[in-house]
Amino acid sequence: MPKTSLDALDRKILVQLQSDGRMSLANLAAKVGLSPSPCLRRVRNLERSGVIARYVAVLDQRAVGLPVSIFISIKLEKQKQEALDKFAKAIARWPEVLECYLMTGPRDYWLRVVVPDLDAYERFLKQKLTRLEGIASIESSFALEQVKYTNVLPLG
Amino acid sequence: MPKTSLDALDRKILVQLQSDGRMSLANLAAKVGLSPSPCLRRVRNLERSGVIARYVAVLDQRAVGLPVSIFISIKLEKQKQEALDKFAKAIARWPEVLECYLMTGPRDYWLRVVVPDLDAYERFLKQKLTRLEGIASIESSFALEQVKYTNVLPLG
DNA sequence: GGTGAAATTTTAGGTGC
DNA sequence: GCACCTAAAATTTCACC
Repeated sequence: MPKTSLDALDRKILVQLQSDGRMSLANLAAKVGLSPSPCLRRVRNLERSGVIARYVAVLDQRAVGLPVSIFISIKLEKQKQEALDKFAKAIARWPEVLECYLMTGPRDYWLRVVVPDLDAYERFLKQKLTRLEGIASIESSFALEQVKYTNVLPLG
Repeated sequence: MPKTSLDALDRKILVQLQSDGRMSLANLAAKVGLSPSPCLRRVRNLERSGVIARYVAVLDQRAVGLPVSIFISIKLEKQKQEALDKFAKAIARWPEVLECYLMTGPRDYWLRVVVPDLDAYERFLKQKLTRLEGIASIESSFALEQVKYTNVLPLG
C-alpha cells in the first residue's frame, strides 16, 4: 500500500465523497475544481490505495426496526494474545456488534450492539456473549438518544 | 414519513446496499431477484421514506492521518432540557466528534472523538469541551485497536 | 413486476499546455 | 499533472405492457 500523501485536491475529494458517496463524477469534479478525467484518476487512486475503504448506504436504525443501541464494556480474565484473537473472531461473526474497540487500561473491550428490543439483547447476552470463555465481567449501558452519528472524518 | 413496513425484497436490497452503496442497479437487481426497473422503484422508495438515510464513502482513519480514537464520557451538572440542547448543538458543530449518545443512568453522554495525535486531543479538550458550561466531569479512554467497525445493521 | 428504448453518466484515449 | 475533446461503454431512467 503506497503511502500516497494526500494533497489539497485529494482532501477535497474525500470531503465530498464522505458526505455523498454517489455524487456524480461531473459534480464532484466541479466542486473540487478539476475536470472529470483527472478527478476520476484521483478517485481510483484513493480507492486502490485503500484511503477510500468502501462505499455504503447508511440506514435509519429506527426505520428498519432496530431502535436499541447498547454499549457494553468487557473485561477479559487473561491477557494472552490467544484469548484476544478468539474474542475478536467471535465479535466479527456476530452481526449485532457494529463496533468494537480494544481499549487502554485494564484490557477492556468496548462494544456497540444494535438490536430490535430488549428480548433480543437478552438473547444476545445469553446465547452468545456470556458463552465466550475468558470473560471476567460485562457492563451494559443503554443509549436513550443518538445525538450525533457520522462517518465524516475531520480532514479540514 | 410513511411507515412502509419492509418486505423480504426490501431487506435484501438493504443488505446489499449496506455493503456496497455503489452497486449498479443491474447487479443489485440480479442479487435480489428482480429486474432493474422494479428494483429501482424500491430503492427510490427506501430513499424517499428515509430508510436509506444517505450514501457515503468510508475512509481508512489511518490512511488519512487520523489514527487516534478517544472515547469520552461526560456527566452534566444540570439535567435541564436547555442544557442538553446546548450540549447537543456544540457537539454537532465539532468535527472531531463522530458519535455521541445520551445514555441511561446519571445523565451521561458518551462520545467518540477522532484526532491525528494527542496534541490535537489536548487542544480539543482545552479549547472546546472544557469551555462548555454545565459539565460536571469528563473521563477519557483511548482505543488501542479497532476490532470491528461496520455500518451493516443486523437485518437478517 | 417486467420489457425495451432513450437519456444520462462513466470511462478511456489522445492532444497540447 | 491538468484541461479539453471525442467516442464507446455502461448505467440510470421512464413510458408502457
